[in-house]
Amino acid sequence: MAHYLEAIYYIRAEGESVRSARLADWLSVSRPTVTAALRRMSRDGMVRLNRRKEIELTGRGEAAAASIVRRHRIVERWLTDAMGLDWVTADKEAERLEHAVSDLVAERLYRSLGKPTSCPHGNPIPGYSTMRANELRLSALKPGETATITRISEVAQREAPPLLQYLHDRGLKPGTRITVQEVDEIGRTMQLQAARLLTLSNETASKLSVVRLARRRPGRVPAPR
Amino acid sequence: MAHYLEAIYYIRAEGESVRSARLADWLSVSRPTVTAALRRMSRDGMVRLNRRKEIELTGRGEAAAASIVRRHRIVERWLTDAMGLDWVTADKEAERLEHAVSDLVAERLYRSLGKPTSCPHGNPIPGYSTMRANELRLSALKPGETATITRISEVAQREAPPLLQYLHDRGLKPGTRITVQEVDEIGRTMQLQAARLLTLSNETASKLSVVRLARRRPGRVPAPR
DNA sequence: GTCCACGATTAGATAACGCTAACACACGTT
DNA sequence: AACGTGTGTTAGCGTTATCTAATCGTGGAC
Repeated sequence: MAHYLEAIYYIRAEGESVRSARLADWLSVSRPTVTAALRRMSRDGMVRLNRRKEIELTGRGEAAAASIVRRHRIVERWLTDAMGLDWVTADKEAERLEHAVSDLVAERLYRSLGKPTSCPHGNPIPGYSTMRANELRLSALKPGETATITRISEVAQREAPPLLQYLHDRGLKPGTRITVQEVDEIGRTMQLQAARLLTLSNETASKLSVVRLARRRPGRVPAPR
Repeated sequence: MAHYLEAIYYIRAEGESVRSARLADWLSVSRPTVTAALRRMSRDGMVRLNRRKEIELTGRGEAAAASIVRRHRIVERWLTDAMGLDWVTADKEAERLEHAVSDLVAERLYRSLGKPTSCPHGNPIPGYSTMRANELRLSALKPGETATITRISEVAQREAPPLLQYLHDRGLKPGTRITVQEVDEIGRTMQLQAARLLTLSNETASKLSVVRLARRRPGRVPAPR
């Protein structure tokens, strides 16, 4: 059941309408299985279906989902920062650990890691941090614009684990500064300058969120504070 | 299934014959449930029953059981030493975590904790350390004998969680030196000198393992090496 | 030698999860 | 208006894991 709550949380965070079929895709499970799970979950007061059959979290469901996601992201941070695991392995391990780590242990872990503000991919930790307001998709940038990568969509982690590796290999992680060189509307790719010059498909670029950097104004230093 | 393997491992470590009914007691589960679980486990080649219906671990079962116990004890060490949890809470949390922590993560954890030689209660970590050869039960000591506590039986943790608290409160943990003052054969208690003067029931004392200390010989310092 | 008690098993349920096959529905295009 | 694509539900199964109630078997006590 925790898996379902987690998936609902992620799908909703992507801004999509949470429907049964979408859940089945996300969890790689058949649709009847989702129907049955939803029945149990609504019996237990975790979710509710609106007229349009969209899935909504109740108060309890919301809290439970946030707790799971929080635990997942804290554990992920721990696995990469303290245990030295790579992104892909950390995500796989966190998938299991998130269900076994209590809120108490997660809290201790969170503190011992120095209260990080996000998971290794830049996603906020529910209850401790929130999404940046001025984020936009990397794919929405225009040539010449410079930005800092803030996070990698949770979709990448579920639908295309190898993509995580791909991004990591290219140094495309939260904090990396990139400048868009060229946008190819026909081929649906964009070229950008990071540590190296890279070409990303539009699809891949849409999985990355960024904040635009103000254009440098020569002779003017940003005021402190 | 992991629960069963773990329990078999512990019961065997206590030197008792591992039987279906004993497992049911240990796991607080009905006997038919154990029968069914054993059928599945022997189908999967993890255990085998001898003519006397005693349960034996196969090679694979042995490895799986050792892995679980190892993970449990490493996690317990982590929870007490790094996360600051008390014994009782740590044991409860470890019960869940042992099934979610992979051997890889356990290994990393083990190293980051400085390769501890035992769990917080003094029990050896399978694969990394073994039991001391000259251990005996505290209850076997005679008046005047001095010894160091080496470990607290796993039985205490399963059958009487409050006992862990009790022992911890009295400073009775691995490394503590105690001297037996008096043994009351009738009342089945013993009095011993630790940080304070304590009286333990024989039953409780049998849950503690110790190594006898050589009697001090005045004017003679133990040779190095 | 008989019998009883306890250990183990069978029988029959329930609940959570998961599957496939088949049907029902509903919206948007032709 | 008919159709088709995609969404959701029913029906019917299988597995793990648990339970209670009842039965089977065996070894030790008397």
